[in-house]
Amino acid sequence: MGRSVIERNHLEVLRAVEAGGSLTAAAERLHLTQSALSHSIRKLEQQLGTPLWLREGRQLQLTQAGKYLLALANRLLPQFEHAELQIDQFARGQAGTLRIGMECHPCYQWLLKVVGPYLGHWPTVDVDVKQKFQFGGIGALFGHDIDLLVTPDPLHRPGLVFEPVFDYEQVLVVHSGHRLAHNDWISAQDLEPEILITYPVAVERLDVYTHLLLPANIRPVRHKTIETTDIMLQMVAAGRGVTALPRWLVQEYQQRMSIVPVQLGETGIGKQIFLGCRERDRNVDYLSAFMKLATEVRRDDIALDAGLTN
Amino acid sequence: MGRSVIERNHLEVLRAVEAGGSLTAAAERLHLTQSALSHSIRKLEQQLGTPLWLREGRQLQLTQAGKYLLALANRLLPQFEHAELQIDQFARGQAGTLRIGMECHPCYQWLLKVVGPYLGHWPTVDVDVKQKFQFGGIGALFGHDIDLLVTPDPLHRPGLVFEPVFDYEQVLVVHSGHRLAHNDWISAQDLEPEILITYPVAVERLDVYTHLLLPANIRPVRHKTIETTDIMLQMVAAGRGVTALPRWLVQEYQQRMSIVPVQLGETGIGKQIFLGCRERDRNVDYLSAFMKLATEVRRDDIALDAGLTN
DNA sequence: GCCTAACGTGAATAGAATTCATGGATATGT
DNA sequence: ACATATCCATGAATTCTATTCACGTTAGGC
Repeated sequence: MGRSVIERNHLEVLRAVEAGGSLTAAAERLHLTQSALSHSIRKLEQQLGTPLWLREGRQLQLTQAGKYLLALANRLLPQFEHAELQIDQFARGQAGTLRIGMECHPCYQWLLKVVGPYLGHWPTVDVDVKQKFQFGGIGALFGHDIDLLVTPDPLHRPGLVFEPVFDYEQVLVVHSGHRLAHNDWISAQDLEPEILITYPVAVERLDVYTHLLLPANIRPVRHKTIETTDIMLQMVAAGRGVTALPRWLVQEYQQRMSIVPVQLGETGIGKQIFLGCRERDRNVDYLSAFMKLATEVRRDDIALDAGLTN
Repeated sequence: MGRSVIERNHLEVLRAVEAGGSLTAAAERLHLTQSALSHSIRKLEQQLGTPLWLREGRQLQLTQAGKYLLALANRLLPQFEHAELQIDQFARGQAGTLRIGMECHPCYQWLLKVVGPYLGHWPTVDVDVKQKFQFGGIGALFGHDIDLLVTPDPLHRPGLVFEPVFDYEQVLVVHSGHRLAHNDWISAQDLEPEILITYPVAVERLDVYTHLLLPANIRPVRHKTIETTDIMLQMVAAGRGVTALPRWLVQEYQQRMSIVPVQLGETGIGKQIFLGCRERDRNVDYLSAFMKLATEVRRDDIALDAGLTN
């Protein structure tokens, strides 16, 4: 009969001691006296049958068991905290918060188009967007850090569900006066003398590389990285380099910047964006509604593309 | 300043009420009086600001918030429980338990070869093997249900690390007097009139299908599923069907059963088995030691194969 | 309509967590 | 080397919380 000994409380202590560096500092954080903490720790260590810290002089050093519990704390406490926020929203008559993770930079622009109408249809749901994940998008889904994942790279696994939401073409973006601006398409050789600007992500995640440059074993003379789409395109418009982005995105900026999209490779680079969630959440109404709306916005986009290219 | 309101305790209550069906039954499970539970629930509901159950007559019905918390309980409580077991092992001077998940049936035989020597080298580590996962092997790794995953189907993602541990050939196994026993190799057509025996898993996970039958769009006249390797091979030896297994596995059974391995397809079906773990755990000594040992056992196997085929 | 099985409530109590007051140990500065 | 500040441990006192006990209420079965 293993009675529960580890409480949320204890995890909170582990984390506070780690953050504060000392018992006294941790006590402050937890709005307790140092004495209270000392007692509480001693009791926990007794119940567990092993020390969690080694007292070296007046320094505390985590034992193996302590490190293990600290890892547990860092894993579980955020889930408690998010649950409390979520329940609080339920209590206020809200449906909850939809946490969307993004694994593809330019999708942000597309997401904005979906989120707008969505917030209108679901006034009781909040939306939050996250872009950095410690363990990747899939890990974030499994770890309940996000509820929905926008990614070009789906993964059909038990427990997860992915649905394609829209197709697009990845194109090269050049200044309208650029020597390549009127090419039918761009080869790897064409890119060699160029300054290529991309988001700061691994080369394997950049389609220009995986589809064009790496197969031809060619590198551009210079490769710069920039965080934001706007600045990237300003650089391109100023003739300071070229970049690769979705065609629909370029078309939007084209109206106010002198930039031109050009097909990449002989056949073009076709891409697909997927929306994934945990299978369990599939019947959560406000979540499936987002997926549905996302596929509908895709149709609008296709219509928009047709309008612009005619 | 959102003070902690949800405690492990509360999750325990949620789960017990669900399991027992009533407050009174749950109280019994928790070794408490019904009154205590009632008080505790009322306080929790007050703090959360929303009811967790609707009292319909003398039945309890979970509200949305209640369902949410129940899901949280089912997710977090097992982690608390496992942590307590783990710490208990630390306390006894043990290093912990290595939980190995298996996504490929015949690997079990191979795993036994690794586990034996491993237990010898690491007397302070316990090994546990799990074969069923609610959310697939990857989900089990991310969800900390297992620490190590044996799979033919790796997934290089941030947060996870996979290493190949051995290669093998998937072959058809037939009775030694079988009409196909002396073929150089087996085509999809050859399999059509046969009774095919496999493990009870999805067709997409069976290499005979994905590599041979599905591409040729041919199905065997009959497909039976059997859980255990031994019985499967007994059936084959009795001439009651054919099956597909790793060549090294067949060679072991061949000594005491009249069965024969035959190459599948013109080029044979080459497979690789991977061992995966969470990146964070990479520097856990007893875990990385297992991986190292696993790759060494592979070498022994190759030697063994050479010995048998010469 | 009465009996049973369920949950709720308030006061009493047992038990934990917290504080207060204090002491010992270890770095830090002069 | 000595004073001093910092940090953790301890025991007794206290405050706070969880639990029980005893009773009340309500819904459904016969």
